[in-house]
Amino acid sequence: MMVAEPRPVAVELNAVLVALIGDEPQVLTLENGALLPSGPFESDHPTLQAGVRAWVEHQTHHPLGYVEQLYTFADRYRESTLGYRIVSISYLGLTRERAAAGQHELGWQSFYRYFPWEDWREGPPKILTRTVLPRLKSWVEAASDDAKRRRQQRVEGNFDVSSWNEELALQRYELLYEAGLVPEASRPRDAIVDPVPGEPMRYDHRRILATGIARLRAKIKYRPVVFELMPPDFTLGQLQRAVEALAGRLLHKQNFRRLVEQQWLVEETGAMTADTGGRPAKLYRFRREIVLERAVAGSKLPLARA
Amino acid sequence: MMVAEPRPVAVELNAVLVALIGDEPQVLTLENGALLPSGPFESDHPTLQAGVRAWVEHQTHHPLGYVEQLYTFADRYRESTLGYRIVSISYLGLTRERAAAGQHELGWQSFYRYFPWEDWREGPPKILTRTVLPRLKSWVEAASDDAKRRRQQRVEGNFDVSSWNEELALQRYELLYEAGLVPEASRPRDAIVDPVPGEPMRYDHRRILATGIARLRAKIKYRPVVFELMPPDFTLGQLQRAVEALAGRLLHKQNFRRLVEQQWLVEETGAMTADTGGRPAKLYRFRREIVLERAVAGSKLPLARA
DNA sequence: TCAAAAGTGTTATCCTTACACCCATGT
DNA sequence: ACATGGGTGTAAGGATAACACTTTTGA
Repeated sequence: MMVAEPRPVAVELNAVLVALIGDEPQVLTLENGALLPSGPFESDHPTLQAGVRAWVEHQTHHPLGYVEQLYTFADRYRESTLGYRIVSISYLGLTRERAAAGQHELGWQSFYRYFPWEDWREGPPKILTRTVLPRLKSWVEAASDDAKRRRQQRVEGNFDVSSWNEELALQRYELLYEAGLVPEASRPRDAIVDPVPGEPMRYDHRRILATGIARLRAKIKYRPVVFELMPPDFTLGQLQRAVEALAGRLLHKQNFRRLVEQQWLVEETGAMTADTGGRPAKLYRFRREIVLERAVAGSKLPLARA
Repeated sequence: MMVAEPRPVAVELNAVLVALIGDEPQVLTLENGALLPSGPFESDHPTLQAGVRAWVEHQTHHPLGYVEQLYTFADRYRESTLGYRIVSISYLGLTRERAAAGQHELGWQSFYRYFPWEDWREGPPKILTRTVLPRLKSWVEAASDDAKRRRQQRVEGNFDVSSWNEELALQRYELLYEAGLVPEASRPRDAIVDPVPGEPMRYDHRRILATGIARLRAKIKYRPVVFELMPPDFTLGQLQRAVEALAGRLLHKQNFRRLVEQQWLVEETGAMTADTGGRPAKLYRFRREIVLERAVAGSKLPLARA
């Protein structure tokens, strides 16, 4: 046991910074979409979270509503010639405003540029059924016996078109990686002749992005995080489209509304908007109080008599 | 952006290693329970997970069934005189066997030695109602206006006796920390005259432990991780007591059994055991297949027509 | 014979799912 | 008038919560 001596390890911070722009879920990137914003962990940051907040807000000039740690990766650059190891701590950040672009070649990119098979808002993506699934099938067939059965089960469990689970975005990417169907899986970069559609990123940034998307998709189900991405006032239709954008799935209108109402997540502002294309809609605002009121979480354990 | 130069940062690994010993959930500790096992992150470990696995298995001589990353902390030792920062990456590990004790002063300690207010298996803990809650109440009263209301709401949300939520173990500890009711909250160590009951740990190890417990309590509800802590064959009663030990709550027998059955989590071995104290019980084993079959997770989103 | 735990059966309730319809605006 | 989205009511089904009771052993 005990505190380690300083080692040749560099610690870097990564951010998956998300915003909704025109019903599209977008992520802030650099270098024409090839990288997530990253920065060194400065020793003078009081906490990790503060570090992330500081440099993201500095770069984008917008306050970060919500920040949560995603994961720490260190199994990268294994064959680095630099002689030291990089530990990268990744964060998910949600922001309400469009960040000032231009600086440092910042730019917003849709989630689904990187993961086209994850957008089911217009039904099962053709890319999935026509390209991804057949490729995975070949990968399954290429193995034999036990390995084949295991591959089969993993594909079925994660890519089942008849019971699609949007939360498994990370696992699906990892499976494609293992199957050698994404460019990042090979080194040198060009070894994969014909990857599956979907823009790659450098290093493991696409994996980090997948981690963020999966986490966000899981979280919207039991925590009111969508509101971090919404303007102060919004219609229920906008709210629904926001959730649909993140989940990559269409929702049932009436049931969605009942859910939102009965959980007391929102309250009417009294105002209306006519920018709907149809009947004018009531405007609502998020009830911030409930975050404190209900620490919440759904118990699935069959408790004994109270 | 870009890769950081090496900085004076040390990376250490922490493990919350859990086993069930005689219906008590226990954690592996050093130094008479004051520390969690920790080790430096060796640059030659291929991955972080492999690093944890390697040194835990080396120290305990038992295979680690399940390992998952918990959290990365870096806001510690802020005033360290050593001149460098420590980033510690913590892991949760589940093991089926009792680790070989003796070496390095390893020892198992019950969760509830550190968090006595978390064990509701015999009803609301007296420590909670007689000591913790009154102290929190004083803390609430000590503030005024807005601050008071916020404190009030946080206490109610996390410590509500009438709707106890076992998953909030971490938040409760953090609240006690903020309220200055645990010794770790002060430096020098002796500044808190009369802390709430519950054994402290050095550094922030108790917080890490709370993180592990909270994660485990959340996870048993939607992933079959309990089985990592069970012997290969077990009775349904044993299984129930295992979940009860982790959750710190009593469960409803019949409903628990139905849940286990209808999810196809277990299968009969055909054998019986008479070590029950009553009627002999059927032995079951975990159906490992289902982990692959169902990538699972409960959708709470009201999806539109399939 | 009695305590202790295993094991079975059934009902009430709530939440989720699904269906079908009306309303108010812009073009 | 009609297309477009906003907004409402209600019934069916399934999962959960809660009830009470029988069975088989060891002491």
